[in-house]
Amino acid sequence: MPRTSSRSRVTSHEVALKAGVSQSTVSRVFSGRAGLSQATRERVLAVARDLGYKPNAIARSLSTRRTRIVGLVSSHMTNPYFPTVLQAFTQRLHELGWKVLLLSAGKSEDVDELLPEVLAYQVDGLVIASGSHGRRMTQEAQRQGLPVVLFGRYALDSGVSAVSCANYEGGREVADAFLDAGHRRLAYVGGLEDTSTNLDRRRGFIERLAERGVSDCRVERGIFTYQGGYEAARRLLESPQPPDAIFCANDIPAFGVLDAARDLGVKVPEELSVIGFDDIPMAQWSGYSLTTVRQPVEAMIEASVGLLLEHIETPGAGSVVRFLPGTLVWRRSARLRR
Amino acid sequence: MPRTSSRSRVTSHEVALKAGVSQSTVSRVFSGRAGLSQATRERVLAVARDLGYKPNAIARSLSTRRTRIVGLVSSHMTNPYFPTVLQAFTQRLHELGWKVLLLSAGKSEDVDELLPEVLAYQVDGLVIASGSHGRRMTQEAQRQGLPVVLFGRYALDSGVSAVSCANYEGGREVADAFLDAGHRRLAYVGGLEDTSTNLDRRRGFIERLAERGVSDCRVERGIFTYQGGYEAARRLLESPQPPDAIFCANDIPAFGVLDAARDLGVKVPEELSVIGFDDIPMAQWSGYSLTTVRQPVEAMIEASVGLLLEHIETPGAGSVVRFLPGTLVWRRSARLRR
DNA sequence: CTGAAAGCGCTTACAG
DNA sequence: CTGAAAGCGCTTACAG
Repeated sequence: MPRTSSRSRVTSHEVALKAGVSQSTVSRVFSGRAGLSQATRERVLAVARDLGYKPNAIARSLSTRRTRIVGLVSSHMTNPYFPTVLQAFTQRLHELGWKVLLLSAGKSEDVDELLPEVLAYQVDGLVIASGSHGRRMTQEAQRQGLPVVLFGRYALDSGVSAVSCANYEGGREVADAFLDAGHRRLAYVGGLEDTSTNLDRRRGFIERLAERGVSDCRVERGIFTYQGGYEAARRLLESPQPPDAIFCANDIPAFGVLDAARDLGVKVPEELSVIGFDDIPMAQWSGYSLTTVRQPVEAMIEASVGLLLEHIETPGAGSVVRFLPGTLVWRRSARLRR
Repeated sequence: MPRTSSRSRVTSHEVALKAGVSQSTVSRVFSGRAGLSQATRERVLAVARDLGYKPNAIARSLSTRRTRIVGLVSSHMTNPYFPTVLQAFTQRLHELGWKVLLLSAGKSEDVDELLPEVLAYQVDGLVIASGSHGRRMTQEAQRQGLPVVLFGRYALDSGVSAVSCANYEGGREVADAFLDAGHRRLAYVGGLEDTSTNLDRRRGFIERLAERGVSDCRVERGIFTYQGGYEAARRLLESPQPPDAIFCANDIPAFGVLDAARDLGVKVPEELSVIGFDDIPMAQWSGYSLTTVRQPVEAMIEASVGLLLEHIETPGAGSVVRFLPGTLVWRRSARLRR
């Protein structure tokens, strides 16, 4: 059996030899530099095609000190968008000629540990699309002068650029929606306590309620799973003064809330309105039909990639935090203004 | 404003200079070679720590001709496990000291186009965890002598290693479960027509039915979304001879089937049993409580990574296709044997 | 328009 | 146990 082990590994030297030019010339053809006769360019290209030559990106990276690789930090746990976001990021970056080195871990400590290893691969920038990962990581990256963009959250004090949904305004809009529909017994079921996302959605909601004269709102904290939402809803709905409207900081727990309501025989939206946040694909499943605030994911990704590449092009420029407005999408889980 | 642009970029030379040793010695310390005095090793390590030195993995890769990067091809569309699988793969590979270059695209043509670019980064191996991506890609990789493992599907003729769930046997088990529970009017709602996964699940199901004397089974083809499942179920349940048991090739469409049944007032599991395949996390949500065949994802990932690394270590060895058994997980969506 | 040569930052025989 | 040197496969001033 023949050992097909040896990867093809055609180098520019071999191409040069066959094409009767110098190695530099081959390199010039592939690095797209101007000032090459049409004839040599074509000859080199032809030989390269015959030989199956493609420049070694690792060698190129070493030489140019640019890898055109972006590190993408994501964590399944705290990000219900995980699949969409990951896919959209990689696609966008691929379109622009970049590659993506994935850094994904369950626990944030793991990510902190992994970061140096990823930096060793000389990524040109870092996108952190993970709800709660260590500022240690962000700081470390900053310290090294590595361009960083936070996605879906921000850290104003840190001088790190970020792109986030306008969560505060989204929370306010939900408050208005509930009050306009005549709801007065309100509850908030919210996510991780230390994320800007959760904090802003809650603050927007509660402040707007207060502005319109509703000062008490039950709050269930630390709820970001289906099961958590389910249990929180049971507690709320079986209490002496059950709410008639629940705002969930994320869609996933909102599904738990809806299922709990169904199991308890609480009619949605006649007796209970539920509004989520995110608008993940399942929100439109007919089993849930969740009214929710849609994050403009595509635009957020576009903006993040744009920001990151700007930072890579012009290092030392100031940081910017961008908030993109969400949209309340009406479905059947919440009662309309009458 | 100081231009903090220049990434730190400490090199082994600078460490060597400060530690009063040669650059080779610094390199030896970090490449973990034996035969270094304890004293120099410690001195070098101390200086390196002070300077924040970490070996440049790109340079190392160029020199060793090994990048320790694995390319991971995944597609959201056709793989309901996308998040889990991606996360588990990266974590496992990280544990073993590998990095992951992500290749994810919506359309398979995009992936085919992207492959050469990823190969340019000299990945040491490729995991293809995508339902339906081009054999063109697989062939191209094989041709270059690049170790490849297919995940969640296989291609027996191609000489490519693969790890898959024992889908045929899973299909048989579902057939037995339905028949044992007394069901006789059966239907199969299945995924992409050209995937081994879908084909094997269907074949297992239908062959086992036939063995036990049930020869007619309605088949709905090309159903792999929630909406598709929902509509297929409506067609089936509103037909003159509605089935009393539906086997879905994947969990996601099974949720659509369950919601359609609910909307039509068909009682599950009294009037209709539904069994899915995959056991994604949502299957245990109380709103669905889906009986389903669990793919042993962790074991499959472990096996895939193991196979890939074996192939990387010993190129030229034969390919192997491994089938890991699934487990039928009983929940409330299907009636038990009486 | 093209070539010779230095250099990117490592690893690793080869000496000693 | 350690150093000098070649080499990994490119890019890119520098000449001409």
